[in-house]
Amino acid sequence: MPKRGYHHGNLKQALVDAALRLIEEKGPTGFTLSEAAKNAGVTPAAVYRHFEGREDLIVECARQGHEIFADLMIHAFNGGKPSALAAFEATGRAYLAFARKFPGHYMAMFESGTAANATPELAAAAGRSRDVLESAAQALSEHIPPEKRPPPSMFSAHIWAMSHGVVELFARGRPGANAPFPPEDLLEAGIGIYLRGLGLITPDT
Amino acid sequence: MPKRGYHHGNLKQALVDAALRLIEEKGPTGFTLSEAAKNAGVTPAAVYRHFEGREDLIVECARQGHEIFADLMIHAFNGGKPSALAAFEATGRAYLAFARKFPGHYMAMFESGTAANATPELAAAAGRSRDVLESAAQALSEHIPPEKRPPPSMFSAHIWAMSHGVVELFARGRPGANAPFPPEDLLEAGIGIYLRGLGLITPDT
DNA sequence: GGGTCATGTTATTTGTTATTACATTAGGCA
DNA sequence: TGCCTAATGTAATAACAAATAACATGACCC
Repeated sequence: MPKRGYHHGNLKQALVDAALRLIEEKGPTGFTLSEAAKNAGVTPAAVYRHFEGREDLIVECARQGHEIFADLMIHAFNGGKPSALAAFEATGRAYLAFARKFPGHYMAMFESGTAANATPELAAAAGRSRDVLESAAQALSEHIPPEKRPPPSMFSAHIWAMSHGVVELFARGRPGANAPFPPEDLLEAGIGIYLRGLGLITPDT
Repeated sequence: MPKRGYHHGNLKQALVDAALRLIEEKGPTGFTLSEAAKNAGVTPAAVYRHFEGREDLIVECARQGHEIFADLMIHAFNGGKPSALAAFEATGRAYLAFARKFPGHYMAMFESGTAANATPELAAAAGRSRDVLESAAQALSEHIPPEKRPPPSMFSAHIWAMSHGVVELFARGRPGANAPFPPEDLLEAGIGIYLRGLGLITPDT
């Protein structure tokens, strides 16, 4: 237990980590700046040396979340190997895995009520997330006959919307608190039906 | 202007209405019980005669939202007339219309961070919402060959997830603050592709 | 060894949630 | 009519969080 002196050493990241734990535990609403400071072993006022306030701390959590998210998506898509379709489906699974594994980040990103363009840094990170999904959709859409090919940005928006909806409605305790199906299965089936609608999966199977 | 006396007359609903306006305006996070009380022309403590606290007031907003929502969905589905497919698509549009027309209710229902089963009353109302969507899916799924028919609860979960995702990500200022498409078009196209994947729309059109 | 600046603390102000004790009115009942 | 009681609103207060300012400490550089 490294008893620290007057200076913390790496307070900024320690505050982010504490905030993420609290957000995960009590939701973005229940999270308080004071408690995050206390958990980091510091007085509330010290937070203002590193962040403009409560909101700014949440924004930094969201920003780091978008960076992790984009990296995970890139890794899952894996340049479209072994096939564009398989890579795309892996990306969908990775979406849900991210929401499960980094709930604090996910909540900060999508449930905190902070504007996506609260800061230029956040907007940039969020843009990278979107670009990753969109380029995966772009790669896959080249296998669709051009005349029935939706714009890749619409394609990816559909997948993103369904993934996000599954997370929000069924991967937490939302509507009836009872998920009718495992979210992973629900999302995989939904994406499968959607891709079939695009002609990307053979009618049989 | 009916200057009221000591008693308000219908404070409970007045508080709900004030809360809904505030939630719509500043998000579920920014909403405070004190401000709702002030807008209703009453001291904060009076709220506790009608609600257990801030959370309970939000829950009542969400409950009323679910009642309105279910009624709208029933009306849009219209017993499956003129056709199961057309009625289903009308239901999808009604979902988005609800989110647009009753943003305060929608936020209280899905973005407030309150548990869906915070009270038995809320759980009942939320259950009714779910049942309405599910029976619409049930009616439509009878037009699908049984061997490739997903359970209606999964079917409706997919549609609900995509609708909710579109609202959250693209009908507000979320990811890059710029919606690439009008949300209505986005959702309609997405549902169309999904239904085609189920074989409910002919491959050509 | 001394200066300087980033970093953390103490103290204070303001606003919100929540609780308690008290005041007022409405409506039933003699 | 005139009181009694319960429902409803107010006042006062405590506990806590956000934000800010003035002060203290020590890390780093010369």
